Amino acid sequence: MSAQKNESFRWLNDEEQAAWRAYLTASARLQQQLDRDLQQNSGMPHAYYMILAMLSEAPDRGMRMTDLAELLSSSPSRLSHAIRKLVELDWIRKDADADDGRVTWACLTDEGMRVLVEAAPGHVTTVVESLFDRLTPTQVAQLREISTAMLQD
Amino acid sequence: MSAQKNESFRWLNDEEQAAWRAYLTASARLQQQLDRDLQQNSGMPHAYYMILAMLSEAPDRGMRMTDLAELLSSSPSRLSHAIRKLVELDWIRKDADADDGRVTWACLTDEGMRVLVEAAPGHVTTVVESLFDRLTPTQVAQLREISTAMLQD
DNA sequence: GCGATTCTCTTGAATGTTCAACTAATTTGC
DNA sequence: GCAAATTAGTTGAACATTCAAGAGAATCGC
Repeated sequence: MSAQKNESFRWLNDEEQAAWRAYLTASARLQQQLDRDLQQNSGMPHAYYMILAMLSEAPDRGMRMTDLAELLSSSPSRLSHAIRKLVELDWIRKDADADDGRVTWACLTDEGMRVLVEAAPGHVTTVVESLFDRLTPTQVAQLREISTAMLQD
Repeated sequence: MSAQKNESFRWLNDEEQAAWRAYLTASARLQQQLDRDLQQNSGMPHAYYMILAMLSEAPDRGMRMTDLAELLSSSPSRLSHAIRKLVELDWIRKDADADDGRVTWACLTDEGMRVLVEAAPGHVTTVVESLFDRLTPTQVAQLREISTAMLQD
């Protein structure tokens, strides 16, 4: 209040307000759906699935921790804790870098790949049913553009 | 993979794949921005801000727990834990319902209202800068329609 | 070369969320 | 009326994430 009294201050207009409410609800529901579904069917949260998925597409199924964190929009700490758990499960292996002693590589194990391959169809079905089956192709393109715009800078 | 071999199975096409990646990154970044910002400036996560915000708009600044949970897309348990913390902070008070002994009302205290009013301008600024300043009015309308479509059923 | 800085990653504590189990109150079916 | 089912909310344990602090390795500046 005090900060807003004496400064010109941009509030949300009605259209923005409606969009914001709808977005918050929709994204919260989708996130919960993804997490619940993966937890039930594959015993891991969505964040862990994404780690496996990103590694599976990387050369030799391995990435440097920092690059992986950046790709996943994860903090280094969050990734470090997650990788520790995934190593315990034998889904991921940590390798030292040959050139740079600071760098650790996270690598998908065969077991991790197996788990991912088993989890993927159910997960994708959830994504399709919760999101893409509800949108027109035009809306899918719009969603990509909007999301890209949000990532400017 | 194996599960997908013998069943007709809808995967994501290229456009959906691109939209999905962009959406995941954008929504994760936005959520982190909102949480970090509110934690820094007001000492609470976004979920707690939303509790205060929803109550502030309700008649007499109070809602039944179940209704509040539904409005926030929160589990009863999550809301219960959160309200306990907010009661400790004296930002919220819990009242018994006169007619139904199962029902609890969560009510915003004057102190809670004060905190919300102080937090709001900074928070809205974050929302505007992170989201609405990056979208055209057309995209704002599209975002609302897409979010609404995601909530069908 | 070598101290200061930066970079990469980890750690432990504090916090928030989920899940399953539970209590208590109300409503339903008969 | 009353047992069974439903509804509202809580609890504690397990788990995930954040945050601040820090360790170790490479790089920068001079």
